[in-house]
Amino acid sequence: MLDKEAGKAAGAAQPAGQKRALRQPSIKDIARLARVSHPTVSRALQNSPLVNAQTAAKIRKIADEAGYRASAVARGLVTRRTRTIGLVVTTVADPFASEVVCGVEETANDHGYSVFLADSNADPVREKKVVQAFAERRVDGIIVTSSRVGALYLPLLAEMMVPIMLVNDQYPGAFVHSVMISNFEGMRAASEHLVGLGHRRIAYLGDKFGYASDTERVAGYRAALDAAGIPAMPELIVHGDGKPEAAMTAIEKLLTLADPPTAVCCYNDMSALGAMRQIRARGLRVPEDISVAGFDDLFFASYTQPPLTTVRQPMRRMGQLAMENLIKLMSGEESVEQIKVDAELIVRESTTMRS
Amino acid sequence: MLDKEAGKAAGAAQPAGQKRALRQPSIKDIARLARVSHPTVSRALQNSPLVNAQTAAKIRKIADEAGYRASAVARGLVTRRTRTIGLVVTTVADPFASEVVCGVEETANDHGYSVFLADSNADPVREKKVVQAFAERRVDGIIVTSSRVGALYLPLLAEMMVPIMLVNDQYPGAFVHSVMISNFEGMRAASEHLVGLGHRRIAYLGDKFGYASDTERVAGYRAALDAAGIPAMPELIVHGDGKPEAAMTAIEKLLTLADPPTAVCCYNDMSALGAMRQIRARGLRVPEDISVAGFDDLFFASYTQPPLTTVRQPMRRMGQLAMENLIKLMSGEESVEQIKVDAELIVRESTTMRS
DNA sequence: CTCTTGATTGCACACGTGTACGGACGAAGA
DNA sequence: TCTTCGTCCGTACACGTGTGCAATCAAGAG
Repeated sequence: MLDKEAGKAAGAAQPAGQKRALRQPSIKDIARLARVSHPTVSRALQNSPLVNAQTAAKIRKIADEAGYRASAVARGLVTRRTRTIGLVVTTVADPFASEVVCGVEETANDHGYSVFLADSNADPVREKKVVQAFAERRVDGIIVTSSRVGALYLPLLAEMMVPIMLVNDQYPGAFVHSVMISNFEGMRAASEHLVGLGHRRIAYLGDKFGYASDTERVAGYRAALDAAGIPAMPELIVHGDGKPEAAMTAIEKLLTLADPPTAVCCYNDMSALGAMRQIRARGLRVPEDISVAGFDDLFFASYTQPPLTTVRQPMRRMGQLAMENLIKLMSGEESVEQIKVDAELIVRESTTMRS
Repeated sequence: MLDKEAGKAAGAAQPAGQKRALRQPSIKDIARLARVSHPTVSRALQNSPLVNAQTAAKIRKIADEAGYRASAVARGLVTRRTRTIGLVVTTVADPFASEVVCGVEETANDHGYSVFLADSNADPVREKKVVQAFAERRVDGIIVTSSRVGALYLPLLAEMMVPIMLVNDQYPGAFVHSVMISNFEGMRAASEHLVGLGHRRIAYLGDKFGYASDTERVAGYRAALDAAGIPAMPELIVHGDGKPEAAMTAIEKLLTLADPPTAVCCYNDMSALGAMRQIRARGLRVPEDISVAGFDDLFFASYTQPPLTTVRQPMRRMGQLAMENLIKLMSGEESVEQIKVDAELIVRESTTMRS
């Protein structure tokens, strides 16, 4: 026993002698200091009832003084759970995504999970690398935001056999769960609002990628117009890409119409931002000449000039919900397949009565 | 040898029999399939010259068909390097931060690193948890953005003995490296621009937290005024918190002055957003009554009404630089202590000649 | 005083990978 | 034929933690 310990000490001393400072203390170091075995240290730090209270206290004290931090990687190896999730997003630079990320990260941390963040940039090559990285990291679960990527590599994700949670993307697979906003009702409310203001020629500025969310929002827009007895006017539906620049060129088609619309519903706030800019560029005023409504209620919506009427998505809350349910799924509980949160119309000053 | 193999198979079969699908294939599974030892598989997958080319090809084929993904956690345990970094930010919901995150994540992935993201929310308790989590995860390096947190827990970070990179935060410690924007020159350029437009009563709307960046920007502002022979006017310096709301109340103090300023330099674009809103709320016009300049050039700066004159920070590039240099540091190379990138004045329409 | 029981603790594994070391084998040279 | 050398592969560790099981010890019951 003695020579064994000596051997250990020597074995540890050889490499440690030169670079002791470069290695973090291990559970065995603490065990040696406390003159107990390493399993006892392990149990003490887990507050196991199997170890004497005094011994545990002493061990914890020593561990604390030594600045001991248990290695999550070693623990993950033996427990087969890393308490880690992968979060993939087209780009965090998008305000919608960053709010969702915020919500996810917040509740993940509260539950002892760490999150790996990865931008896909909607680039298939990068997406593959990202998924492969998550698989190698042995994440316990995955959350995906921002749509279309889903259809491309969800089969790959399925191989990893971990729960997957989608935010604002509806993918028809049995193994996926999702958090969604009520796109239909939200956009219908915005459209009804415009109808109520007397508008008849109401345009829709959509997203050319044809996300499920865009499809649902157009449907809500149509439903409101139908209910008001306004016939469908195909020339009033144009497409951007969800970003300001494309919205500027898209709305140009509406403005140059012989009989331009008096109001426009935008797929999202970013599109509305571009739309308003282009409207002004043509010497028209918002809302006097054209009313503009957005979708999302990003932080800048109340600071545009005029402040933007929009449909609020509780983005952070959606991130929280996604993470909360992912945690349930990861611990084996069953969870509702699709969580739907309500959209809320926020009326500001970018919409007004038809003049 | 035979019974040993049989023992292995039995040992693996017992738990695997029920839940084989729940376990990802290990290197030993591949070894068994390829009828070689697991070290050979390990070497083959690393393209080691120590293994026969044909054997290696065969092994790689088998591994590929089996959907084998080497466990980064097991590898991290033995190599003592996780190829993982921790990225702490006050909140990703802040557009500045999210751009930096984007740059970091992009180059991290390109170099085989994964990034743990954590929001501190400037909450000390959460910050502690975050740092502890990073320590337990055995990250190879850390990047911190958004200032003041640095001073609070950098000593903790130092304990982990990993390189630390700061973005836009100057902390006087030998062990930290940073990438910064030329705050002084940037704000001086903005101020000179206003002086050049004939303004004499130029205000500064700063950040009450007194970040190093704020201090440097005020100095740049003062320098420009001094150079123009404009005396310092303390009542023209007010403080927000870098966000729109606080900027609204801060600028109110300027607007109610007996002799209000004709131009205002804002600490950042978010402050400028609030400032412009409040200016309009009081019935004044930008830039006719008051010129407004921002700092950062966030994505919305060109979409405000009027488009915002501001000082551009190459945020994404700064994130890239931080990551690139962190990689150098992690591989033992020495790196420049402080990387400084240039700020660039972007003149738009929110500033004009003094009327 | 002996047996039983409960409270603590240590031993021996396992997790999945990387690597130093030695052994087997064939080819080439003496 | 024997030695030598290079190629290729397997054996035996190690990394740091968690956990089933056995061992030890003290105390109480009989």
